[in-house]
Amino acid sequence: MTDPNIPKVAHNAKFDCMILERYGIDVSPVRFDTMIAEWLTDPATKHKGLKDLARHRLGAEMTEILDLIGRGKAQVTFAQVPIDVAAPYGAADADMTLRLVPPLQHELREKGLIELLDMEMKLLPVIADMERAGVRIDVDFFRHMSQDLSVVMLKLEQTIYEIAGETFNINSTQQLSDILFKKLQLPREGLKKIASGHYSTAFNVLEGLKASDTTGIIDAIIEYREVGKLKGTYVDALPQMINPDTGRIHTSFSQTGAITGRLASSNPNLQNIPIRSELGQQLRRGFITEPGCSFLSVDYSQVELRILAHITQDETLLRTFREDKDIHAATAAVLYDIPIEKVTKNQRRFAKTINFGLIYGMGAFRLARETGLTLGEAEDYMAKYFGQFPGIDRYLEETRRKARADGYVETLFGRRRYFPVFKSTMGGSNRQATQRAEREAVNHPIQGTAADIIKLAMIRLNDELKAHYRARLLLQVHDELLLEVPLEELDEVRELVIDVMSHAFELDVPLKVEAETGANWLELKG
DNA sequence: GCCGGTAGCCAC
DNA sequence: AAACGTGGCTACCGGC
Repeated sequence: MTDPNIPKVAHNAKFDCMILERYGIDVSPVRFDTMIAEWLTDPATKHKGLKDLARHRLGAEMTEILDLIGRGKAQVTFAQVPIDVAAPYGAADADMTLRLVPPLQHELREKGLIELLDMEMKLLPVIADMERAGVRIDVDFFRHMSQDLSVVMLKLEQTIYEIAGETFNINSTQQLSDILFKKLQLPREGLKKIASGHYSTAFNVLEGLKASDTTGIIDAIIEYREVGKLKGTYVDALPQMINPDTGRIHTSFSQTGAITGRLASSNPNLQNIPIRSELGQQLRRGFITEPGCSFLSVDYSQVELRILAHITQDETLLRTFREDKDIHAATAAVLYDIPIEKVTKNQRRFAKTINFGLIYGMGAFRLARETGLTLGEAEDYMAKYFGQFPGIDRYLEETRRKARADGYVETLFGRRRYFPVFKSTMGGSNRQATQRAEREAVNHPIQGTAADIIKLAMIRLNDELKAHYRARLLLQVHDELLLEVPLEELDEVRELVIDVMSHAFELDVPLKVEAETGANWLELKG
């Protein structure tokens, strides 16, 4: 719905004004609003880029600063913005926010969300502490890894160019698609073209091409992608993010970044540091502690499935967790009607796919594709699954119904997610959109409750840590807390974290946590 | 050169 | 790629 003629900054301002108007806040008397109105009506808004516009509106004093930014020499800080520009803007911003308090508080009270707000308010300083603490990385390690990966990339490039018979930009999906499907004539039956008109070169497609590829170019491209991703996104990028004052990397956590109530991490995102692939794991060696300290990583075991058990009250699920059984093996046992100790690895893997898939609202179509079953077989297994876990079936049905009827669903803590799509004038005629909304609806209470629980744990934990220890929280990765702990505190703090996390909130099943320690983020041992 | 969309891919 | 949810980052690329 964005107007392409209005720069993003003006959009944000316009959105702010809309919110204020919705709550009956009169924005007319302050210069903030005047300024935004001017920006929106200024003919320059339609024709200039953001920085030109800022120059135009804010005058010559900003030009020098903006030039510095443009050359990568500076970031805007309040100290650099002329006081007569910053003061009215900041004052109006604060004034508007203050005036929003009564109507927002009223709304929260009506919806029973004051306690949730209190939790978020208490979490804020915890997040601030984590951001201030930052994470240490081994710069030499990253530099060496970068050099090693450069060599690998160069070799892969040569291999790919030789097979292709020409040089091209491997990172361009357009060019790569032309090489694979036009020049090398790899089979394209059943492959879908993507929006930009060429054939997709995504991993799944490349994997499917392996069988018909006698040249080895597919393997080389897959490896080139993996190495390139790692190098570009992490190995080369992270050392540049080190704060010269602290020598550490300080991420930003957004408390409102994820619609389910999860945190989001950015600049850099430290919630998606690789761990699954062999090469990705090596990267984690580069995350280190101060001398005399250790990492302590504590994560919730199967927290979303435990929450599912609690919410659905499904007898089988409840019993499995109360008896501390392996949930995926137990699921397989039920699914195949065999004793749990007879479950094979493949049967367990299959059950795991279903268990995780259902949290996200997976259907038989996807299950078939993931597991190689026919659609009919996948449907049979889904039916068997829901037959064996009737509580889950009821939950999915009831949650979809609630989303339609009430227009929202909520977590155990009352955190809501709204689904305006069910209210739209389209009247549910948009099948794809409503089905997506249904999947989002069944996922929200589970993912959101997990987010709520770990937030509670973080608040309690940080209070204890600040009162009694030098150990500090560094990162939250959705179901994991990473701490940096002086060695002499390690045993005590480990017990504290385990205790706080596992008792953060009482469910009808135990909250199990697993603690590991180590000198880097890879070699963590229980 | 900036901006935003797209493709692809990293995590939980 | 996809009828599996929540995010963020990089590279490319076309528009201005």
